[in-house]
Amino acid sequence: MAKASEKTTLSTTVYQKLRNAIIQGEFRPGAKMRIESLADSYGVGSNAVREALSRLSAERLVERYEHRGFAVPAIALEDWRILVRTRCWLETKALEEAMAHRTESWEEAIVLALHRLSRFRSDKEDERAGWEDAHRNFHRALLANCGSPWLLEFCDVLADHATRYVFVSHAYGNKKRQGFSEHEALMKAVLHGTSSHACDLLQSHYMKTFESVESLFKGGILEELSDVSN
Amino acid sequence: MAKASEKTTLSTTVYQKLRNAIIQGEFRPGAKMRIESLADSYGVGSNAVREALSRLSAERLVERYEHRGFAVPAIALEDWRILVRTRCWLETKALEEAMAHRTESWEEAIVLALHRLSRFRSDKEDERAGWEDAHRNFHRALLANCGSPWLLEFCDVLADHATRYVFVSHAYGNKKRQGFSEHEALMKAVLHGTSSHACDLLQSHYMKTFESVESLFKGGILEELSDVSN
DNA sequence: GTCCAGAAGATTATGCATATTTTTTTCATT
DNA sequence: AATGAAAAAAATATGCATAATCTTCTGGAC
Repeated sequence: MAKASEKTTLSTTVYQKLRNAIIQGEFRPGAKMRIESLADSYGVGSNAVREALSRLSAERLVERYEHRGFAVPAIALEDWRILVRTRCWLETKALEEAMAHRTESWEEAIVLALHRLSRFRSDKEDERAGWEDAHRNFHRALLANCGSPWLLEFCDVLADHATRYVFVSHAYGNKKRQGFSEHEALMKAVLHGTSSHACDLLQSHYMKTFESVESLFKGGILEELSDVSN
Repeated sequence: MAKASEKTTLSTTVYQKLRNAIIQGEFRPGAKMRIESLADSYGVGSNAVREALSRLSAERLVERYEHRGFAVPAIALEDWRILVRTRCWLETKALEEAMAHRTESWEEAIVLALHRLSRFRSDKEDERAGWEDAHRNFHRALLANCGSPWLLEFCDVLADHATRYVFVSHAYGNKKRQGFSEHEALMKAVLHGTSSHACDLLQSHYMKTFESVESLFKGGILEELSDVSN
């Protein structure tokens, strides 16, 4: 009976659904997002969709074209490179700060997040969504007490975009590696090692993800989704 | 006859106007933003306003309360501290990168931006808006070729919020110092000095701004605008 | 016959007036 | 004072009218 809409507004619901759908690669990069058809498929008025798209455009999860509506952002190898690079910069800084101000509850949250991550296998199709969620939470936990909500949010935005790249490339054949041991090593370094070592591990972790998507670009599989097409 | 609306959409126009107004402290922090009255005063429909507010809420320039509308964010000393700290982190990184990949056109743009800044005096009321603009452009020019549009955008968001704090405190009596020589020294360090020296100058530049606003909080002048009131 | 310019038509975004919830205020009752 | 129902205000949602853009079609020049 009790619907979620008790508290949230229609446009927020649409916003969340669209957001997830985009991040999980359910829309083809570059595709046009027609307001009417979205409104139909979600069973809401066009205004709610417009508002949701407006919000998403502010986080660059959709592109806005004046008088011409909205579109899913295209993907491109160069953008992916810059995205990962920026992410490394910001998360490295955040991790340094977090480690410099460690607290017990922060450490405990990391241990817990890793444990929860261990319940899923990223290579099983039916556990993938759960794994992705737990994975995200683990990385968030590492940075959680960096002392700046701003920095956390920026990292979150970048992570969202990175997740989209991974999902899209996955949809086009990239089998994700099972990276549990990597995360375990990362946690140990964060809890017991030096800050610079932990940051190195974090960076190389992201570089592996970078390369696995990069190889798909080089293989030409993602080419059709690049900027030119739409 | 040729209006600006030839190209842009109504909601974008409202978005820009609201954005400027908020940043320049024309709305009292914590104040409620009634959609109807905004629509009236801008002479547009409520839809345009709603869409504009939605976009602004994504960059945290307005706060969104489900079913209860929007409000200007409150200000608080602790938030100001974290804002400046985060800004130092990000701009420092951006400046390092920019200096590591210096180009002639980048250097020229900085020289030009400083020259333009020199035309205004921040302590003259009628030049203040122009100064603020030129000042912003100068700092942007320093970071411009850091190699990451993401990082630039994040720095921009933080700068917008910082500007609001400065404007608000200015409206409540803080006489802005005339910082031209500071900027000149900064430019010289960026063009000819080491990266770490330039970053030091940048940081202390921001710290001075931090302290000048901080003193107003300590003096209690901004207290009424803090979180509690609304 | 091919190519391009321009106009009619279709499609889509935008803006507005109106209706529906939801929240907030008011005010009588306990 | 505290509670709660009714009224007022405000935010949210919808549907329609308008304006802009995109497509398709036509006709002429080469």
